[in-house]
Amino acid sequence: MSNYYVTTSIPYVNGEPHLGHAMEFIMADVLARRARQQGEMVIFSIGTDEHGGKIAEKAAELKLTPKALADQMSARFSQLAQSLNISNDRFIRTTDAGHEQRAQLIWKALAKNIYKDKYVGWYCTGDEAFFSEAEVKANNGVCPSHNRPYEKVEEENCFFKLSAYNDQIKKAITSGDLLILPETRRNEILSTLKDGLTDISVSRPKQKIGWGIPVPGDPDQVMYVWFEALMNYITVLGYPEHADFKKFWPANVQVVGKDIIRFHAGIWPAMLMGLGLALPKMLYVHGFINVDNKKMSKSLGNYISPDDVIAKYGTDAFRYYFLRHIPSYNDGDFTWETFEAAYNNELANELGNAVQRTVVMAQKYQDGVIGDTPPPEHDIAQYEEALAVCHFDRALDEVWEQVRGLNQYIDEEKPWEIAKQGDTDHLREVLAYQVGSLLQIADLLEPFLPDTAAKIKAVFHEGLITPLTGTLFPKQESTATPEPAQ
RNA sequence: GGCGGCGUAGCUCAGUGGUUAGAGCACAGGACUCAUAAGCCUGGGGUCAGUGGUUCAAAUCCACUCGCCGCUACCA
Repeated sequence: MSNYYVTTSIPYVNGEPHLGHAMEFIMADVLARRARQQGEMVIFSIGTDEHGGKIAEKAAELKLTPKALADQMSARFSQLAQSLNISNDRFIRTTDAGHEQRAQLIWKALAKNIYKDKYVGWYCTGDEAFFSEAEVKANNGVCPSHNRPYEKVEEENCFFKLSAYNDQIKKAITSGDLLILPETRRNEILSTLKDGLTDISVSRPKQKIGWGIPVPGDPDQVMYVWFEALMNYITVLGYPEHADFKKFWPANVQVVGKDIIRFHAGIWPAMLMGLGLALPKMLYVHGFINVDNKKMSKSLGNYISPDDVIAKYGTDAFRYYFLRHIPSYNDGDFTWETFEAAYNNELANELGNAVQRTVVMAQKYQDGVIGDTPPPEHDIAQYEEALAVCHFDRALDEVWEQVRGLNQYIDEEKPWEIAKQGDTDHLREVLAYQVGSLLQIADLLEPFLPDTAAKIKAVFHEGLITPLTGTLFPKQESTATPEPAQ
């Protein structure tokens, strides 16, 4: 039995949870549940990133303290995790006292890599990031994504010697010590490493941005929010002294979105190297979710909240769609039409109905008694290979091969005819095979659709049918506009 | 501008040199009836972006062209 540590990135609490956050939670949850199923000791951590000028600013607008706003928003993410049935063991907030204290320890441990310098540059609070002179000029001094002027910043900042680690990071990625998936993301980061990383500002003057963790020994500075947020992956384990940290670091997989790959494949590894710690074994980078093939946004009017979908179709259907129908290695698209098609065809008709017809036949022909079921016989190598590289979509394709296979088996064997012929031994054999097959499917489904897997297992528990109340996935009426009557 | 990726059936995609190019969805037809009017079977449908080349053989390798996307740098 070994230890397994998986993390998501921690969402910044300046906005509501959206489909992308939900998908990231779910993907990491599959990895965590699979590892537990394999008997590993697992820590699965999620959380929220809560400091920085943007939060302070927004809180002021709402006449709240930054902490009050962060409390509210953090709770929203926590609720989302609950409604998605996420099995996280930890939920770290960067405003937790433990994180704040440990972040300061990390800072001190990195002190030899940090120096103070005067910084002149352009800053956008919307991005919490600096921009080059050229870029500012190109945009006529206004940040296009936030429609606000860049602030000219001239101040003393602490700098982290990121440049010193460029070659070491490149080597770690090239050698596969830090495996980045998918490969196109790996290539992307390698190409930026070719150009060389520059040192980064990792603090802000306290008088300008008060909402942050104080820099130890420098009362005028607070830590730059990104720098401090990355530390959550080890503070949550109790860096440096806690047994969990010693047992579970380095992480097996860190799940992040493609927009923050540079932080996780550049700055974060450098920080770890500066601390003398191992790098995570794998960085899995997922894509973005569009809605109706367009970027989702409230202004475009195509905003869909995870709650809308869960409310109508349930948690497992939500998980299913985002794991199978959003490509694991690419951007994906959400439309109600494709969601409904996946729900009705695959979950209700193929899987749900396979369970239902098996249950009904067992009741009708054998009074609900199944008896011993044959052990699993399907090869799951492809499923395992897919999961090992976070190809959630393909892993589910493999499961559905078995679901289809089962339906074909039933149609070939025609248990209803066997029943008419009165061949009770053969009938018992066929139905037991169906049940055995469904139980294996339930096993494979457990990391993806935990609730559904549990229901299937409960129905056939101990070789006796305990029918569900209702069906696994009741057929849903389409939300599409019906054709007008002729 | 540099680097990288993509362009295959109406749609989403698999297929990286070797028989008539595949899957799912959608569409059409058929046989059945245990089941959530579900499931199963069969079928139509492709100049594999284009042009040229390498090869006994190219969706697959090379060059160029067109179109789309990502990362990154820059011109005043």
